[in-house]
Amino acid sequence: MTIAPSKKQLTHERIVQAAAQAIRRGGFSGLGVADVMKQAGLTHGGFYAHFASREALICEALEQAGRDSAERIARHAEARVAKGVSPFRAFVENYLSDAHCAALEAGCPVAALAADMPRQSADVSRAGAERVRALIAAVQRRLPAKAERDAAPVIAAHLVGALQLARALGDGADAKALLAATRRQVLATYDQPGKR
Amino acid sequence: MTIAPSKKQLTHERIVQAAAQAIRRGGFSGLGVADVMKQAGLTHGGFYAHFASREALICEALEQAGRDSAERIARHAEARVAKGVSPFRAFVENYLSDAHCAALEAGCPVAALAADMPRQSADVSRAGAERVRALIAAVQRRLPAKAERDAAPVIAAHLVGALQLARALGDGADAKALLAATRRQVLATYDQPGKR
DNA sequence: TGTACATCAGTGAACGCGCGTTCACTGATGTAC
DNA sequence: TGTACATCAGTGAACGCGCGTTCACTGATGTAC
Repeated sequence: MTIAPSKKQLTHERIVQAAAQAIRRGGFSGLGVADVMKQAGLTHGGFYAHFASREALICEALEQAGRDSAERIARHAEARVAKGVSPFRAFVENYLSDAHCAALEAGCPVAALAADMPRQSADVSRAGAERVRALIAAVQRRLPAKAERDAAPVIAAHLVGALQLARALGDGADAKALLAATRRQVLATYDQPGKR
Repeated sequence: MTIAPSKKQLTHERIVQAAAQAIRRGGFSGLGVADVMKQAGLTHGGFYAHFASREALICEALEQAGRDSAERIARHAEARVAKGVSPFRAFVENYLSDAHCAALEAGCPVAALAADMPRQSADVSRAGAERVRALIAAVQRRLPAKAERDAAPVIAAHLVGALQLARALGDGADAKALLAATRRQVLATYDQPGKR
């Protein structure tokens, strides 16, 4: 029952999709209007028929990136859950995987952009905060029932921090060790409490 | 026995100090040569008598910011340690304090800049990775002896992630709750293991 | 001690490039009759 | 069914601003004699 999107809507979505990748790859300041339009197969002049400003695009791109990443993780986790792994474990192992660490432009926008969010304009900051809350909610949804009330934000912070430090360390052994150790720590504490 | 620095050296340090603040406040892309020079009480033209390029300044600024932040935390923690608080607890409580969260431009450069580090030029990325390693070492130094081998990077990731998410959430109750809950979690796990 | 000169940190104007934004125009699509 | 016209998504040239970088110059400091 979804209404067939118009050609313009399809173009719009193509631009947002290109921007959602670009912003994670290059950061807020790395997103260029002309670049994104080119990536979407268009020329830069048409941009303002779709968006009021570069900032408006960034807001939509953040949302799109959040949806992308959430779906991607959910899809990867599904198979593991089917095999009897807990949803929480599947989520954490995916989020802290070497693949997610390497896939910056397709990964979690919070991990890619968090530090710069409070530096953006009010609208963009708000869109960023929304992504943070969505990530916390995604953790919350998978959290074992027995977990403490305020565990979800604490875990989200750990996931984001680990991914960022791993990326900042480069793709050496230190980075992979950090991810592995964080996986172990988080799962030991929340997925099998007591077992460390 | 320190040699008196020349007037030029003092100016150089003043510029680096201004840059160390500016880069944490505005991010890598927010650091402007003219702004920094003005902040240091100079005009922009003289910049290249002190630095080969904007990037060279950024590398020095990262180092300076790291030193600043480490000293600041050490200074604040000292008093608490004198009262019998463990060095680890004093460090964590300071790092995850509301004050540190609010003091972006005087705080930890890793928390302020981590996500953008891998997007910078090779030299700047390297300087960034160095700051990450320094932070991990600072945690390691305070870690109770009985802690696991690879705990320091895991804890550093948690500290950085919590500060970033708190800042991205804005200065509401959610942010403070996240910091408080992360303090509790980290300290319960590493400072008084078993006690949760 | 005093004078002339060299050095050099810092000035301020100018250059050039990247990039967000604007705008007159085009050409395809679809509706009215 | 066919023709004329209106609509509008997209084009590409141009504008203007910010900013890193360059460069000829200045004026203070300090050294040589």
